[in-house]
Amino acid sequence: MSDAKHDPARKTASLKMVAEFVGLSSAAVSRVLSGSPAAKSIPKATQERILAAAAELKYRPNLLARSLRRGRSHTVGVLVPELSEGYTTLVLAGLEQGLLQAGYFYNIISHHHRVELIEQAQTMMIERAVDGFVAIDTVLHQHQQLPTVTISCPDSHEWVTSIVLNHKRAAELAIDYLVGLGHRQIALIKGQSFSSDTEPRWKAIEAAAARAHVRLNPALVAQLEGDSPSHEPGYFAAQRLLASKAPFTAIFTFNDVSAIGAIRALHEAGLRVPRDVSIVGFDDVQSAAFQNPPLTTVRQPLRTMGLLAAEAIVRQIESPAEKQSSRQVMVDPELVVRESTGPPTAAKRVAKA
Amino acid sequence: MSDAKHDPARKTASLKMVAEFVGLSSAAVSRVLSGSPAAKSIPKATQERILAAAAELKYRPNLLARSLRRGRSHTVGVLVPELSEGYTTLVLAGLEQGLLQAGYFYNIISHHHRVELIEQAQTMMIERAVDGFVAIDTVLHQHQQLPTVTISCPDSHEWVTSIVLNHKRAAELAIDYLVGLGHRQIALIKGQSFSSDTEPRWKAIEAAAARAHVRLNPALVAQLEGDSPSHEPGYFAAQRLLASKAPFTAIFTFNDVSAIGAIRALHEAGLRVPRDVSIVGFDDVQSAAFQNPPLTTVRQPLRTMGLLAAEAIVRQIESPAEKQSSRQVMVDPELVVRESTGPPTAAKRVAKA
DNA sequence: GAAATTTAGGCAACCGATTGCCTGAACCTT
DNA sequence: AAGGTTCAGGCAATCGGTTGCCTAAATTTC
Repeated sequence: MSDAKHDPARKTASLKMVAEFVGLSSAAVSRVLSGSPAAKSIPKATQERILAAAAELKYRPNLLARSLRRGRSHTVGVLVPELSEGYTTLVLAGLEQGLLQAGYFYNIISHHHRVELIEQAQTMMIERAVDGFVAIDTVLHQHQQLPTVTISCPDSHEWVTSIVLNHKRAAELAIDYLVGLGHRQIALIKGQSFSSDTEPRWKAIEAAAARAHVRLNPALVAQLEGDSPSHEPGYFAAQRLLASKAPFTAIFTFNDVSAIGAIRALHEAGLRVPRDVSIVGFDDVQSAAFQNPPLTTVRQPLRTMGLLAAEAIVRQIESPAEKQSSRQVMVDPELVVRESTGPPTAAKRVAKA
Repeated sequence: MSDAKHDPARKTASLKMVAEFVGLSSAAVSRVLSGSPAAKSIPKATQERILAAAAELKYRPNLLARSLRRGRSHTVGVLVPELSEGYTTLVLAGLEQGLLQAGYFYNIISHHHRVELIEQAQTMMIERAVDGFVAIDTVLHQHQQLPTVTISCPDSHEWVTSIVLNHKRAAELAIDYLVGLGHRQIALIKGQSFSSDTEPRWKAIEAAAARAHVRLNPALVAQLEGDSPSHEPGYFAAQRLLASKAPFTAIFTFNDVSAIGAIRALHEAGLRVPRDVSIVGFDDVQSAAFQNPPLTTVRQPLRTMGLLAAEAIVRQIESPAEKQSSRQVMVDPELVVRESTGPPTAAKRVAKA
């Protein structure tokens, strides 16, 4: 029947305060409250007394102190290019869900693809004693000896698990679909050079085109430029395609965001989608289905990839070097056909007014 | 001249190791490396010896230990409804920039507007010893005695600074603009009831409408439903508006994402934007300018709001109860006219086919 | 009834840094 | 030459938990 009002303005009760309150050592209290196996030698009654006291004093363990002692912070550092619409957001949502479920926190730092910021971010996270890293579309140079999981990153080092998309299949889905519709003059918008998916995807597209017996016209390849995560790079890339005067009936873009930018450029040039030009995007971000026209796109299971990364990093952290199996987890894309694609209309190709 | 290879597999050097290395006490080393004022009694030569040793051993301070001792973690907890396209992302980008610049880390937890998750998140963050909270579009129930800054949240408690939009002005911008174009039958899509901007915005709209002598027809008010952060709620809300059969020539939506959903619903009903119906969105998210048609919208300076929040929380943390001025920071909206609006066309109002 | 075990919980070191206080030595002052 | 300062840096407590080892009483085993 202890008095309920103790220091109302108190920050939080510490373990020691609980210990004094029940008249036991902090060791005993710690063992009970942190569910240590050593607590089994403490009788139920005492345990309940401790629990009650903790509740009464509103005890909250100081996780900094615990982490310091245990050498495990239950925190992972997440490296992303930026917080922007589209790709990152969805992956992060999955990652967050998975991590919180497993009792982990995370720190995000976005580095805008700048090498020095990436290194600085890694350093800061190490100082903060993260238990591991998750890198999303990020080129890791300086490698720490910490568990690491990458999503869509190139050249996995050792002790890293990488979650990657089946690029081969993704390219085939899009190319075969466009070819099946009758397209032969397919323009391509490549990713920025710093984006780690750019190269593998490009190789896969070349292979898929060869397999489908379509020639890729170098004049019909535009690359996204600039590090803006917005729609502008796609917009400008499409303008360059139009300026090249080479005829095309479809564009396969690096991602949905640039597809949307490209559509805008086409519209401004007086071309209609899909009547004059078909567009296939990539990712299937949330807004893809609500574009006008709704975007046909190659879906990456972004949320799932985030979840898989969470599982992988937790597994890696918690089983020290156990069977380091599954170095690479490959996920499959899916073609989502909406209304931005259709058969090519005759030979028409309106030059830019 | 010392040997450069020390324990290559070592995690990181600790202060003590540096101290042993240079043959000094860890106290002295700490003072020098953490830039303590007490370091001034240590001669330059010694300081340099210490610095060199730290560099050689690649010493990185353990910030957990430092935080524990100093009672300041240089971390703020960020509460958001979810990581989704649109609103949150932009605010977070600004917030991140501001926080990192000031040397702070942040932990994000998204709570999907679920009360128990909000409380749980606050508790977890307190356990992790955050120095303060930033809440974005979040209703804080359980208030901690920690510095807090809210963005677009209702009912500021004490010791919280709130960053809010000038709703009055925002409503007037949109309503006056639509009325100026000749619109009289303006439909409205209200925010979800759990969204903290919904009420103030709605009041402001009512006031602006009254001021402009337009009657708001209750049949022309639809509310977003469901907690999906995607475009669907707007899509369905627009469908309900159409189903009501009440004629309207414009819609003013709660945010851009729902505006995009609404446009889709209108298109499916055979209506053109802006020929048949004008749409004004809200927020000016990244993709707004690239919609088809590009969205006329009331811009919130989201990135700036994030930056302001960062500054405010840092100030609050670092100046304990100093002049707690500026309880509320109001930012101004701006009307961005693009192509989703135009004058109403005669009396035409096509019923849903 | 003695030895072995279990029960109940305390002691104190430790995680890695920070910091108030202290001590000798050197240097200055008058 | 005695006393006062400054210099250079060490001691040890502390932040809040955790945990290996230990002890003393109670209980069980033989």
